[in-house]
Amino acid sequence: MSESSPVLPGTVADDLRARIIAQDEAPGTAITESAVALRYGVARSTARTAIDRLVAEGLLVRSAHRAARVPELSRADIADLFDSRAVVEAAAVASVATSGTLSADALAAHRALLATPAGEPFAETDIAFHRALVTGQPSARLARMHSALMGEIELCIGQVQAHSLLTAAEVAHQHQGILDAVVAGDAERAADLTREHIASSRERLLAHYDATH
Amino acid sequence: MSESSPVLPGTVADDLRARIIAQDEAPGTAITESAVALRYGVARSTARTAIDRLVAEGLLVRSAHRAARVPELSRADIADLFDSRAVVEAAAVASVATSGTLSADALAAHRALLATPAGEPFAETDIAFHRALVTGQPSARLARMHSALMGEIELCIGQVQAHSLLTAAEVAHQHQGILDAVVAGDAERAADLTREHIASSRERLLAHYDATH
DNA sequence: GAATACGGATTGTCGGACAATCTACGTTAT
DNA sequence: ATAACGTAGATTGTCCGACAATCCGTATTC
Repeated sequence: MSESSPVLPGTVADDLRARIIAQDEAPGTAITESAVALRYGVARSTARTAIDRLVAEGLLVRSAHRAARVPELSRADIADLFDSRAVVEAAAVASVATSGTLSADALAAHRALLATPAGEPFAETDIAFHRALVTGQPSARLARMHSALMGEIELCIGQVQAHSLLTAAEVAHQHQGILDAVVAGDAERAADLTREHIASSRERLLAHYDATH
Repeated sequence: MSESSPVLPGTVADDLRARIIAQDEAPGTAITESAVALRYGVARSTARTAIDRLVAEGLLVRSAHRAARVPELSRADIADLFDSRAVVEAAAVASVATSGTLSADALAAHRALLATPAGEPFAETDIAFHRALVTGQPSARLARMHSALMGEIELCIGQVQAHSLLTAAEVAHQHQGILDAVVAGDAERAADLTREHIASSRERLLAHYDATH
């Protein structure tokens, strides 16, 4: 088993990413290279590359000679994020339906969501389903773009604090519809349902955003 | 006017990118950090940053502890690249048609292409048109994804050595059709024409690839 | 009160150092 | 001969320390 990339900046970036998504770092607070280096016991250059990576993912923003900050996603950002995601994910799901590359992980995530008791948080399971669905599909570039978007999506969900605007059962039901279309090989319907599913998330999040701002 | 990012790695990456796309670095040849540092008179860490950026763009590939190399795009890569681009660009063009954000640069590139004498190379002008079209559109994320794809597209065109599989007039004519739909606000038709336009490029490139491999 | 100058914080780049790891080649054993 | 093994050179991965450039808030000056 060979790692494809440096490991240290990777783990630092992974942990930082988790912290950012979990809102452990409030939006707007400065993430300095030295602070990261100190916290993880690595050199500043190592911390820097980790931060660079997150900046590339959109989870941090930085202007020249300024400390990186967790971005505060605007209403327009949220809308753009979900619209872009719908474009990419609908195409990816259509590709799954056509190529028949439905991943076992996606089915596992779907079952996990079905088994989630009402009231329990399920955002992670929901996202795992979507990620697995797209990962299984053959296009490396669609997968890459989708992965980049999903990071921001998670940040977005965290910032709007919208973890349970829907019940797990409702979300699972929509997923089921997508899966049925995929298994039936109906790419067009699968793509449409995916767009609808994402659009409904979008609307709910925007409504919640409007209500709290 | 404030630069958003470090300038040195940026210029090194820009020059390297140009060299890679121009096939000055043959596919497969190693691009070592020290060689880049030496050539541009910068520290190895700076060269490394530049290389990292190109790796993220897909213009270089690298496995752990190995020198970065210019990737040799496979037939599947070419197909995937154009399919992914069609997904993103069709959505972007539809957005231009809807939002009426047709950029002046796109029109300028279109006129430049119309004015290109038969037999002259026009790949750059063609690409400038597509880039400008998407850049003008409001979604930052669609623009980001498209830009990332276009780098690889340019590499692809260079590798297949397919600079003039079509005449400038033919390409300009297809562009004209897209622009007409955009100006008419017909997002659906603009998207369809964009998909067709990209698909025809794809087929021509693949045919040329098959003929030479 | 506004323009200016200062100073602290942070990034941007440098150079050198050393360990880890990969590949290719040559040596040894079968 | 050939297959397994091991070593050497190349390259990356990470560290450290240093210093210039730049940005920002604050104090100073007019």
